[in-house]
Amino acid sequence: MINPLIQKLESYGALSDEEKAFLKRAPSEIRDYRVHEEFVREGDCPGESCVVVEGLAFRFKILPDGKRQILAFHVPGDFCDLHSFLLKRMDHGIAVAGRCKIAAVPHPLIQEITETYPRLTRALMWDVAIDGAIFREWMVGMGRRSAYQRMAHLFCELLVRLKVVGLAENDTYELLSTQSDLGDALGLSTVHVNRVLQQLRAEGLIVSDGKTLMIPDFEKLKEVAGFDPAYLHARGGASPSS
Amino acid sequence: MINPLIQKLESYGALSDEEKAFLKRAPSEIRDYRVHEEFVREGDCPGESCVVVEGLAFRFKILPDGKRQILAFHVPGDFCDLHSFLLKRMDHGIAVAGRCKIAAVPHPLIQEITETYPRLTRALMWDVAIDGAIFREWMVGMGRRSAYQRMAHLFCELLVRLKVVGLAENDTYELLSTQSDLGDALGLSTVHVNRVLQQLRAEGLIVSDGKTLMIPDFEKLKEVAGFDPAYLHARGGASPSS
DNA sequence: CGTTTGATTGACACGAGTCAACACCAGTGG
DNA sequence: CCACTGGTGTTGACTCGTGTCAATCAAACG
Repeated sequence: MINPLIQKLESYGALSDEEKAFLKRAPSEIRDYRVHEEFVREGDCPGESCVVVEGLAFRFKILPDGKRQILAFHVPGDFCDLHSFLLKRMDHGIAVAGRCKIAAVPHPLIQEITETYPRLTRALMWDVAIDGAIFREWMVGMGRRSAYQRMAHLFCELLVRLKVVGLAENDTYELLSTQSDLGDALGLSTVHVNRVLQQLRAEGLIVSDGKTLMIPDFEKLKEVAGFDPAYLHARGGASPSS
Repeated sequence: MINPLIQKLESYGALSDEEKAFLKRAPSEIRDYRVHEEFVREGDCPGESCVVVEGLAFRFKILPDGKRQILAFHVPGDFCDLHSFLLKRMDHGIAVAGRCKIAAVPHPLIQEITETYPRLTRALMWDVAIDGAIFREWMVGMGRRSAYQRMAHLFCELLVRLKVVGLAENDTYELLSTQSDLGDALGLSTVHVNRVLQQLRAEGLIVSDGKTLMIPDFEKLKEVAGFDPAYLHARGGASPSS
């Protein structure tokens, strides 16, 4: 069950066979959601946390005037709302971009993990910490990087994160989000997203047909983005870490 | 010792006398820093976490091209880097804005808390969760709010946070940060910060002489900022004083 | 007192938003 | 099977919020 999660957690440090076995047989319900379905709403007090199994999910907030800001993307293996285990009331919603399978992990089960499997617990805490690090990096981007750099940076980040769970062979991955989603994530208008995308294509930094994204020269993209993969604590960047 | 911390944690829920006593006699060294001194550096692996006792601190990142982004402000009672207890290597620096007193709490002591005082531990985890919520709110601002709204929002946030620790009587508090700091926090140039500040003053939303900030009509400021204090999980939002 | 740091102002440039079409599917239902 | 439809991507013209550059001022400081 939830193989990408195991894969990712193991990239932080080995888990015992027992821990892996526990994760595999953990009774979590897998749900299938349609395009743009919102499966956790702001204000909810969920009794479970969600792991992305397949597809792409994102957390977001809506402003009074209807504007939307996407706070984070979640690829397979990511816990979307592990913190709802702690802070009951959701202060943002979670929705899927494109089709998506989500595993719902009941909070008591997480409780059991924290009481029984210290190494697994540590891996989960690490994951939360990395989630925070991604937030910080996004904030830097929003405040101080141009639209062009920000988008390049996002593509770099997604590549590294998808590689960890084996979903980006040959520097290529499926980009399941819409241009409007990208805009809401990067703080841009859809029109501008489109133009920046074209610029990136024109300069040969990305190749995309709308569904698939290929990065011909990762080093170069990293350079224009000012991307340093250290904050992801994963392999696949330039610098060895973890 | 570290009274503002106790004050804040108690605002989340009562602590036992024993827990308070423990915090009071906890052997934490208090350090005094000068204006703009950086006391935790990116790349450091500190063996302690820092609590602001007096003044204002902030976490920040520097980009390759020298630009700076401030990720968070920390008022008295805030843990700046509780997460360094978990994730050893700092991916950002921490510095003071204006004069500042900082208490250094050794990690082993935090370990002891988690093993001995469940209610206190829970309060600390809450604090971390709220820290995350503040991050999310900032991100919304950076992506989707105008400079004007963002600044108004920041002033609202600081008012509520400072009230919790008793440092904002009569909707007035000391603004210890420089205009350039504000700019780096809000993703603006200092020039623009200055202009927006003047606009806020002109519209009577704030009164400031450079050191002190007074908010004559909090309700009105909240409205233009689109500020909803719920994310801070503190009292003093809609209702006057704490 | 010079020196420095932070606040303020003005002129100008440019990145990004807005508005408004239009093109291009993939579904859907008749 | 094809005409609708709604969502998405693409384009152009125009506007406007912010950044940049460059002075000037004021206050803190050694």
